[in-house]
Amino acid sequence: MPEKPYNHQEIELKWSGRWSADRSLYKADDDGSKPRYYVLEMLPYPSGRLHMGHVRNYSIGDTLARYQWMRGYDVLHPMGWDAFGLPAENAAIKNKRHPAEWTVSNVAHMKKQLQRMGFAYDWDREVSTCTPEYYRWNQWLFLRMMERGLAYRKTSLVNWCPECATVLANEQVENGCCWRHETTPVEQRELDQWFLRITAYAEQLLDDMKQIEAGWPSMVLTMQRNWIGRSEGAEVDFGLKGSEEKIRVFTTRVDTIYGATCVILAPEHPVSRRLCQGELAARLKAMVDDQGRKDPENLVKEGFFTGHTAVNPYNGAEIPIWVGNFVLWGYGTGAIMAVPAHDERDFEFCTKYSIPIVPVIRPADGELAVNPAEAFTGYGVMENSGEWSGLTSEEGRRRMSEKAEREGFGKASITYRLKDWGVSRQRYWGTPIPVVHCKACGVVPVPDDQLPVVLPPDVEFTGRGKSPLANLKSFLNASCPKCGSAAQRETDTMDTFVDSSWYFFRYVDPQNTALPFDPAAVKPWFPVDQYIGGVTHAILHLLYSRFWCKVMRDIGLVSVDEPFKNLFTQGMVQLNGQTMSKSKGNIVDPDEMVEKYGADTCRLFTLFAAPPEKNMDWNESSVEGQYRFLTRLYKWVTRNADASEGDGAGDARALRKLHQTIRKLTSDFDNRWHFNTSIAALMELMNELQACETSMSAAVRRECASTLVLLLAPFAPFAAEELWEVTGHTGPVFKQRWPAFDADLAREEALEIPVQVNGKLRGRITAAHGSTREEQEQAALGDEKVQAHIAGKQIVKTVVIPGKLINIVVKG
RNA sequence: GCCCGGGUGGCGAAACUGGCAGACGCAACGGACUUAAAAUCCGUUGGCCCGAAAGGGCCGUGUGGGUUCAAGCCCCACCCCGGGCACCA
Repeated sequence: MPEKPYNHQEIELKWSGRWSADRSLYKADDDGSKPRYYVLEMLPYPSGRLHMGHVRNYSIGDTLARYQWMRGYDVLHPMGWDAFGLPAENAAIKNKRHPAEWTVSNVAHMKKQLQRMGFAYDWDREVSTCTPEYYRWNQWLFLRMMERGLAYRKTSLVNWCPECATVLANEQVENGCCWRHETTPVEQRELDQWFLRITAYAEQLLDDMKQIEAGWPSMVLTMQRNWIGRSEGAEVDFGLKGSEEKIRVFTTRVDTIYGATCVILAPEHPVSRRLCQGELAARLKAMVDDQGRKDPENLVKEGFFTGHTAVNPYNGAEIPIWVGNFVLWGYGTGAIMAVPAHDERDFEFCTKYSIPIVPVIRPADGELAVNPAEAFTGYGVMENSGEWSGLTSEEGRRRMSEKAEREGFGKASITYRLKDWGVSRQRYWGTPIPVVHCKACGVVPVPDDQLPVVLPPDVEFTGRGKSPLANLKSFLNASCPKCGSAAQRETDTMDTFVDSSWYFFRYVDPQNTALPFDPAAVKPWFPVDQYIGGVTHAILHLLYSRFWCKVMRDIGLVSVDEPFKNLFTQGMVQLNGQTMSKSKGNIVDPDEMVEKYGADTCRLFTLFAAPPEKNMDWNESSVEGQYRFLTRLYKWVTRNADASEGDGAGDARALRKLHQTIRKLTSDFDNRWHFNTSIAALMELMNELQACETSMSAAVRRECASTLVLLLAPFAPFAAEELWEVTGHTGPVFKQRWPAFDADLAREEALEIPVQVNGKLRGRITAAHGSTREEQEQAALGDEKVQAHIAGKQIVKTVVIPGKLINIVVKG
């Protein structure tokens, strides 16, 4: 057969046409006849265009999915859209385009791009989170959480732009100012908002890491562990002099409490507001609104005395109460006792404001400091601490919190850095929170049979005032489900992280109208065998998904503790060392490359450029190489699929390389996914096959040709499918059996063993398979070049690693 | 500041368990084909040195030390780059 030119346009057009016509092609059988394998890639936000990060993520996932099909698994490989979110609404404000319309057209375009790449998704399972069919289950699940006390309302601060008179998302705050009013400082306003009680699951989220340790990158688990930030200490009530009121502080070092020289409140603390009247009230508001506090790196510690006095419950000492900008309202109790002698931050603060420094802990092998120049933060022995003096810090911590508990002014306590998840958004483009506010009955859940609470289409987007939903009477006005009297709908919508916290369950049963999904249908597919996505989601999305899974388990919907057995985090695609992002304007669009070289080349290139877990700087100068490789391969296979007889002298050599390549690729897939080396191995095979092309027998040529196509199939599906057909085969190539390697055929004819003298390479010997250590050593000693380096010297030692290396150590 | 990654030719990288550093590809250079160019094919390509050549020697994986017959890989100290966390009491 004469060789054919590689026409990627023609080939990719032909096969994408056939593939999209056959909806059953990438369907999971889901009948239990084969072992199942669930490959999941993080669903994209439909920003409008695919970017290289998506291409990389989905190329990795698709390559794995196709490999697992070839290994005989029943593969579930779905795709969907994280379709709610702020950009759609910003577009609506700026361009007067409805978010729904904007989103739908973006989805349509991106779906075409994905199909153009040849990604093998079961599109019948497509999920788009902005459809009522999907978000109704967000609402349903939210109600279940309310029933369990896991969803609750609490007053909380939000960013507020006085110019727009609207709430701003954190990402709409730029340098402390509004994104649309660059000179208007953002203020903090109090609002009643909805929270999910993720902290109730903090211990489980930590404990269950045991179950996934083997399959997740340890870095991600470490990041989550730090994020949860478990910390053991004590809560203690300080009295407020002249009142019955108490101020509760959290400390990990109750053993230092005799050294407390003031109490410092977070500016947001309700007690701060009560104690700061008149002139102080203005100072307090300024501190609350100060956006500089969100940038802890440059925060200068500041505070002021409230004029009030606190009483230490252990020794009755009276100390001043301050407000400090570095005290976090969101952590612990929002109030601290300052022990400047034993805490660096307190030391800095108290030094600045000339508050006394009282050392009460001495190092186990040292003296108590006098006028210390810095805080001593280590554990040690307690001094000047009344009845506790002489105890170690560890013992003091334990016994002092026992006393607090016994006498009712405190307790041992575990605090988490993790906060409850604020899910309220004062936005339109999200899932409406399904409750109604009734004057008589309070907050009333919308009954299940009235779900979904649908987003009304006819709203106005001004970017001003309250949420667009709050301005729409037809949405706002409702009757109370309990008493029937006039009531108002909740106008907050849910954080979009809710949408992405459980979508991977819905894929299994995407059309279900009675439940989020049928537990029995979901069970055999979980946990997900392989989840793949950007390391940028290491904390929020992956933590929320783990939390949501546990809640759904407690509701009885799922039977696993953890949703993802294995996680792979790909590296970022960067340009000149910078993360690609819209704001930097350095997004690279794959279309141009696909147009010029084809999807196969594009896929090979993204996999070849770097190992998948590493960051990859975008530089397409080597893309030509991938195209050349595919061209050479394509020509070779078409030329040799039906070739004339050679003398067979090259058969062994070709088969050896072929089986070595099968072994290499199989091990890359099963162990470490270094597809860059897999593709390099395919190139080496190609080079070898070209070298012995004329000396191969027809049978071996055919075998090499078709096996090569199978090995290529996971990486370059279009070319592989075309070649599979050209070589006279039928059936989709990715449903063929992955080739098995033959260790005998893969073995080199003879061993070539490097010989070193004093650790420097001096020669090589060849040895037969199965030759003994002694034979190899003798051959090495007899080698001419080696002789030249050991002549006249004394052999101290010979190291022989049979079949690998020989090192002769000489001296003199 | 703390916790992770990483640093190897002109470039992307490889070296899988301490055992031949630089596979594979890009770029570059030389050659073949061509009126010419592109494409393609063949060859060279870490640096320095000796040699007419065949060939040979020395150096070389961020820096400095160490362990070892043997170190890109292990240990100690440090420098640089990337990421995460960061007044979390």
